[in-house]
Amino acid sequence: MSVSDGRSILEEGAPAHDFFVLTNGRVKLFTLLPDGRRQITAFAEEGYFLGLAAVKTYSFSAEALGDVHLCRFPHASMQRLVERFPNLEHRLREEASRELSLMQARMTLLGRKTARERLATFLVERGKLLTQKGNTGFQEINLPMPRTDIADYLGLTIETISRVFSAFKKDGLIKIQGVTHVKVLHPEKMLMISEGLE
Amino acid sequence: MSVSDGRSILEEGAPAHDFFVLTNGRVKLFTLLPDGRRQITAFAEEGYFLGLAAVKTYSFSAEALGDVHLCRFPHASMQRLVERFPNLEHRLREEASRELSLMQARMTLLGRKTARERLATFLVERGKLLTQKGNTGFQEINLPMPRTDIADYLGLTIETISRVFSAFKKDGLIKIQGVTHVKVLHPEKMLMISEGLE
DNA sequence: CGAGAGGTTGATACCACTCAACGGCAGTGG
DNA sequence: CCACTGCCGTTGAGTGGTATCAACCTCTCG
Repeated sequence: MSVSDGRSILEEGAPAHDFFVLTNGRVKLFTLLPDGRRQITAFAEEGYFLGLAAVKTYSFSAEALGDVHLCRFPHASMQRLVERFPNLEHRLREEASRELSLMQARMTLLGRKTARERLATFLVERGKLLTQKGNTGFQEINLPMPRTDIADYLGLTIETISRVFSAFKKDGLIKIQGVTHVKVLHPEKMLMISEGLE
Repeated sequence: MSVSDGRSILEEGAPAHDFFVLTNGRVKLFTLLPDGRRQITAFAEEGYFLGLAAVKTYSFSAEALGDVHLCRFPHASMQRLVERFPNLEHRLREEASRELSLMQARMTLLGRKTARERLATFLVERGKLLTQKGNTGFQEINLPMPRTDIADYLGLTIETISRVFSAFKKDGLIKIQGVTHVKVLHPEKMLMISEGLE
């Protein structure tokens, strides 16, 4: 199944018929308030399990960030798969557990961290993704999402994001190499800031 | 297993050996920042599964809110149980999914709602708990936790909690009958406020 | 070259935080 | 029985961090 940039994959409140695995590209998950305020709850990458949190209806919306490929599994066929491969159930639970841990950290970010700490946390998080994938250092960071999305992910506004980036730059902590590319010059210090140790 | 008021049940970062089921009483789950800032991620009631999010180490701490009884299942024994009752694995995943949905709503609260909306959401949430248990209406609400805990749950300070309660009272929306007991006079309106529709 | 979207920067406003004083209540000891 | 003490919650005054509103910049695309 293919979805092109900006198109919706699933919608909050709709009956949860399917389960998805992201095979290629990126997706943002979010919930909306009636007046349009948005909270992005996750950026999903390749391999992400979409629709784990599904109870009867989806509890969030998902939208392609760039072009995306995914595998769709209707719940009925999932049930068949689970019967044939009992281990799958365990795998799904494992994935849900991992997700729960991440969410707890994000709740602390949203409830208790300052703008500076939030953005630092975001950069550190993205840096880890890169090291996992075997890139050289810890510091070349890609930001494939627009500022609006970063803001809605961190519970801030685009202006605040922009200002904090500028402040980091002024402090010699980062180098901005185009809107989507940032180099973290002092990863250890960035980590300190992200934990509120300045 | 019994734990008395205020005592720790498990600690963030400790190796996750056990899984718990809350059989009696209440528990607060939370994470801490190095400087002591705290985010309460959940108040757990009877029947709650504690330690679902466990990966290798616990990703949160848990503390008794009042005296508490729980069943402890070492992971090894859980594994045996899962083998004997294959359905249990499914049940665990279900519980994790439910938890994920709740957390998404809470992220929206922490990232995007005002103090007024947060407290209204909290009251509505607690009101639902009561109706589920078959109490008369929708409005008699019990607050077994101190203001400090409510504040750390909603990402606010105790002073703000106190002020918003006072404002609700002045607006004739609630009646405060002692620190731990609140009567919601206009549940529908409280619901509106909680969703930002004033 | 013009238009529009996305991002940055500046000025100002406002909501929630901080700091401080006060009040009520429970537990303690005289 | 009553002061004393400490904890918890409320209320007030002032501050500050982030939002809001607005102008400007930069890049892309037609």
